[in-house]
Amino acid sequence: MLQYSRDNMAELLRAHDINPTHQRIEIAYALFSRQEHLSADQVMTIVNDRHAETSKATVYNTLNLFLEKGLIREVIVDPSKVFYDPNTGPHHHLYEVDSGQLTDIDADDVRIEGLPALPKGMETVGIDLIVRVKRTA
Amino acid sequence: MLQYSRDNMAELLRAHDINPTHQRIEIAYALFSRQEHLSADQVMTIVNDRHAETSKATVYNTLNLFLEKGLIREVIVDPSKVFYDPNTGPHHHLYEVDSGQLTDIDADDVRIEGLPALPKGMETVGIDLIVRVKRTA
DNA sequence: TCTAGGATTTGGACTCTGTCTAACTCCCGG
DNA sequence: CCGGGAGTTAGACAGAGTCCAAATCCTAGA
Repeated sequence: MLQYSRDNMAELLRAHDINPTHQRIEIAYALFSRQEHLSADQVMTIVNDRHAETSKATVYNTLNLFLEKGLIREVIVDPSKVFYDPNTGPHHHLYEVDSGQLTDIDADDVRIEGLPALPKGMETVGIDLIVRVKRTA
Repeated sequence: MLQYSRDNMAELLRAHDINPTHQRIEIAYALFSRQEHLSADQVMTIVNDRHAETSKATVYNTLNLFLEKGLIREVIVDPSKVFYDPNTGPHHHLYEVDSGQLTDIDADDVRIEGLPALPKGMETVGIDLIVRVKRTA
């Protein structure tokens, strides 16, 4: 997908079993066109900046729907700082504590070894690795 | 420290540059005597169960103070599910999504390799690795 | 022992995210 | 054109955590 358009988004949504409504397309477009980590609040601001008028409830409904369907990923860096990440490929995160800046760490080079076997009847949902950094004093 | 007593706690606090008041001792004792991950709310319940009467504000103040001073560690598994962990040694966490159960993963065997060099003027505050699991369907 | 002052605690109001609900709108198949 | 299910909405609500000004608790010095 070279260029992100609203038409692309509709396809993408359908491919993930999501009925592409106006609001959903706008929200998907907001996330995917910028390849950034956005908070629910930021999504709402962006989507409503043009004219679309999407309610808070819909933003939350939609983000949770996208999560369920595996379209986006949730990054929890702080209670009350949850980001939604359009990049679902394997990668980790670097969190700059003071500024709140969140950047990706490509997972290709990172190896996590020696994790113990899971208890019987359990399966991994996801592995979240967050490196917290700050500016040296 | 073989046995956790309130006297021990006072020492521990002083060793971390914290003025050991009644409330702080009770809160430290709650966390360290059970070696468990507790939420702020659980701490409050435990501390007030005997008689101590400690206010919500104090519980939060104190937990944050302990955090700053490196006495305890914060584990954020979910927005609105923050745990405080008296174990500050190197270890990771296993989070059972459905039950909310949080258990330690000893870090001795776990190796995380290939993390990129930090940007200049940055230092690592901490590395949080959370493995999310669920019961297989 | 008494006292002043800084440190700590407190209740309660407040904020911030996110959820819930019941009504409303949209859109599609017949 | 109509009926009905899916989706959206405003606004009330909930829970976690913060803030603030007042009250309380030490403790060092007189």
